[in-house]
Amino acid sequence: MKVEKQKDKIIIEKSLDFDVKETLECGQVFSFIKKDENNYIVISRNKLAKINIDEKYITINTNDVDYFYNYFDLDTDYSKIKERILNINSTYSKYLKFGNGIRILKQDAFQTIISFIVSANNNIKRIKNILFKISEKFGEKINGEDYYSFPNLNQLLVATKEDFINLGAGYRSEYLVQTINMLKGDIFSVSNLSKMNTKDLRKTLLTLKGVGPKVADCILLFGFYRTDVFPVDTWMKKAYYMFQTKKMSEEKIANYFVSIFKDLSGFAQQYLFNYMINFKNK
DNA sequence: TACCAGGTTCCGA
DNA sequence: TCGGAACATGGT
Repeated sequence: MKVEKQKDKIIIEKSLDFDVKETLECGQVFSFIKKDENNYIVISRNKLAKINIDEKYITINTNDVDYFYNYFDLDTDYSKIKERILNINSTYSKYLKFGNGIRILKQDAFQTIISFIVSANNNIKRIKNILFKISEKFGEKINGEDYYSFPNLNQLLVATKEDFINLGAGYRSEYLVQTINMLKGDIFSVSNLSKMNTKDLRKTLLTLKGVGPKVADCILLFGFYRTDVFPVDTWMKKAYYMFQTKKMSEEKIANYFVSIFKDLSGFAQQYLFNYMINFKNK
């Protein structure tokens, strides 16, 4: 994949390795706006990227070139990852072929934690809406434009349960308030969390309110780039039972997939998820 | 009108 | 440990 960094933009030659629509709309991220098929706005922390797609190039316009270069994982060769995954397991390989161009985004850990607590038992449209309202109320305008930053920990520490209820978070409001307060602690400093191995980090994340196994795995994958996890939701359960008859708990299904895909589990999960929601039963 | 949405918590067995 | 009800809210 040909990538060129300039002062205020990243220019990427279109290829099978990067599909903006698939990457943004596969449910790993919520704080983005689709202007039309060829124009997206992405907000991460207090940073903004305007993405334009034309015949030949994907252009990421931003003041934070290095940040979004890392965010879109542009140093990683996804064609190699895909090739490795397809050679692991013949049962699943024909379904993993779908989802070309999906990249795992290296998102902000705090934003990911809040986002996926909101995501529980919720639909994507509503998740996005709630998160945008949280940004509008507690974030700040970016570059004086009409887009709001995702609030940081300090900005959300003042938020009350009533605030979140008013923004539509429902019964998750209490979880949000409790979790935000827990995140103040030294244990949850990003520098401390980043040192942990995946197992310990998962255990730590599970102590947060509103964070169960599935949300923890999403945080690990999208917020900490731990690709040796396999988030199991209703779709992944369906995928599992397409091939297996033995009834298993969601935790065990996750372990089952990780035992197959190992450090590529997160990528495999995204490809399989993409197949399930886009092609299965259609 | 009921059911569902990228589930978690809480409780009883 | 395991299974099941309850949990806000808006879309369909």
